[in-house]
Amino acid sequence: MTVGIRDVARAAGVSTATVSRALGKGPVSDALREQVEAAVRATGYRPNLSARRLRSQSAQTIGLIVADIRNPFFTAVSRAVEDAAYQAGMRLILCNTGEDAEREALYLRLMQEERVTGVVFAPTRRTAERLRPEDFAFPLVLIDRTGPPGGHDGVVLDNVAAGAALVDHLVERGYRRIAGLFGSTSSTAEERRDGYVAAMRRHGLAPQIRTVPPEADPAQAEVARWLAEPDRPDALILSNGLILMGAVRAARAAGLPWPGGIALAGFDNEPWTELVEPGLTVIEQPVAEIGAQAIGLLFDRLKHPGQPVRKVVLSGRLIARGSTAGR
Amino acid sequence: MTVGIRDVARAAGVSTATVSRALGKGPVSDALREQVEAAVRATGYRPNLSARRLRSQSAQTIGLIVADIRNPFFTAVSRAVEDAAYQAGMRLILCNTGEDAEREALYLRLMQEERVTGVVFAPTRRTAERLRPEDFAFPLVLIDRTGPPGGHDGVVLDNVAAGAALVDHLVERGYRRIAGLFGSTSSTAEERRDGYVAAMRRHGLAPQIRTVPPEADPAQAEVARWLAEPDRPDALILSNGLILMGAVRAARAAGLPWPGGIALAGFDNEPWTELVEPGLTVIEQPVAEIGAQAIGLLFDRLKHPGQPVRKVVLSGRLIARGSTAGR
DNA sequence: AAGGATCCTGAAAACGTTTTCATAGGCGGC
DNA sequence: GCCGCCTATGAAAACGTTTTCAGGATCCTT
Repeated sequence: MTVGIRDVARAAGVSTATVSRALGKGPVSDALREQVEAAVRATGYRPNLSARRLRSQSAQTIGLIVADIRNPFFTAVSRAVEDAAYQAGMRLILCNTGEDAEREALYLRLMQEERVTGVVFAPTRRTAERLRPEDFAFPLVLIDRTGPPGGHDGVVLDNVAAGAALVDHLVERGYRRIAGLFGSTSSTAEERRDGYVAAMRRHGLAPQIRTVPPEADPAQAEVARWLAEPDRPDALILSNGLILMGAVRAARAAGLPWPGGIALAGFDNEPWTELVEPGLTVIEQPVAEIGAQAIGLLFDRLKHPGQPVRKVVLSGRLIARGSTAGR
Repeated sequence: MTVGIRDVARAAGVSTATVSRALGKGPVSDALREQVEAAVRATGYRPNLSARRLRSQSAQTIGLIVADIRNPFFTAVSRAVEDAAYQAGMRLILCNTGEDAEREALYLRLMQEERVTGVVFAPTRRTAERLRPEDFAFPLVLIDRTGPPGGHDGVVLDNVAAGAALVDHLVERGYRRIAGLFGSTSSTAEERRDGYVAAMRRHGLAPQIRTVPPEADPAQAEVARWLAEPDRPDALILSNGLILMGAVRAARAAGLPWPGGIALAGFDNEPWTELVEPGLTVIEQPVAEIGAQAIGLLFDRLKHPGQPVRKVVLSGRLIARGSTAGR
């Protein structure tokens, strides 16, 4: 039926141990190695990874659990993670949770059952809080979102500074009634909100905050409502790319051009933010760097399990475009 | 160390066979089933999937191999595939080839070694041509791209019709110098080009064709060059979303507004195509349907291995926006 | 009441590898 | 020339499950 290592061994006239060693890194004479390789070609042998993993107790696999791969931030990060992982000869399992705590738990359990080498995870706030290192047999690196201090290694943006930077930018351009719409499920959105609030206070301005599920449609609905109110803000800060898109749609629908009708500033420098005339002001996240750092932390942790927990904080970059040109 | 099924068996006072049956679907008395469940909770047992797959010879896993997850078409399709797969209790392995034949071969080999249940694959033209069903122990369903007739099940867009529809639309709006820029790696782009050429001939117009790697940057460069030529076209058809984005950038950079300076029409109804004023005319692909159909074909094939090869052809939908409003 | 059928359970084999352990052979040092 | 060491190889154990096989209990039928 299916050709196994025994068939190769028989074809090569050696033992299965020799075949295994010839294909791996064991010590085998050149003559036998060639015999084995010929036999592999002749039989069309493909090793069974399940058997290999079972016996060697090493999955050579890392798991990546994100909220939604359709969010360009996560697709970009996941490409970086994937590239780094395959570079290191590891396979990748990618999972989407849709910001749902139940599915997060499901996938974490799956990772345990797969006996993965490590996991990179962007948890919801709720899950992040109850994440205990001792529950996992593998290193867990958090990205984008953060957990309680000292829990897991992680790489995040300096969200507080980024939130404040947007406020400073808008104030400098002459806006005063600056409101913020933030995602409801992540610690990231909370931090951006904190930065927004602190900066507003510093400027002696009154923060105005609302919260939505971090998707385009709910954001659009909320912004539409907001813009219809009598004392609507004249500038809006949006806590991620999907919410920003919702806001753009709502502003269009309300017939409010930017920057005159409403100023918009958000997160994630996605390609389209530049194409929407006259361009959207955003904080760009170093997505490739985030992915690469996450894998780096993971491998470091594997090598030095006892090492103290590390958190890498990266800075965003403000890209000023027409949407905040001034009033 | 790590808790196995034997530990659970010992804790529950039963045999490992009973534990296995209690956790699976075997016949076990209610009393023992509860004992086992209690023991599982007490020990924190997690089954080892490698062992399970090895013994049961069933991976319950499907592979998804696409060109680039950053292409929104593929992210949308992959979400649909993932949802359908998990619905059916299957895990998903996602791989990016970057349109590289070598990596395609690598991942196909990986799928064999994983002994996956089935694979959904968007191959490059080159790989599609040499894809032979007898080389694979699992069903292979092609999406977006198609192989030689009779080879594998597949689900594709009616690309010829879609390419022609764009021409018809542009002609109707008064354009005559209609050119086409197509991806160089997929059969899909070829079919769209064929549709374009046929429709142009039908209208008595001369086709103008160029080809680029299906990414934004090469497309932008090519379009920039094209638009700088003396007898530049007055309408451009772009064979996918990334190429369309490159063309948009190039048109912007050249100071050519649409639809006056240059008319643009492309594929993939991505959110941003609506936001780029006055909107881009596109052929919308039924992405969710494509993913769902692919999984459907896969399961059908598993159930009826001898069944004749099926190809599902779905229709695109023309969404006319401002970019082709007429001259 | 006996016989068979049905159901639940445990012992042990099996899945396809890698790894351990033992051995044979070659080689250098005394 | 013998002894010990090192290297390449093979036999067999081990990885953690599921599944087969067989046995014993229970139940129904006659």
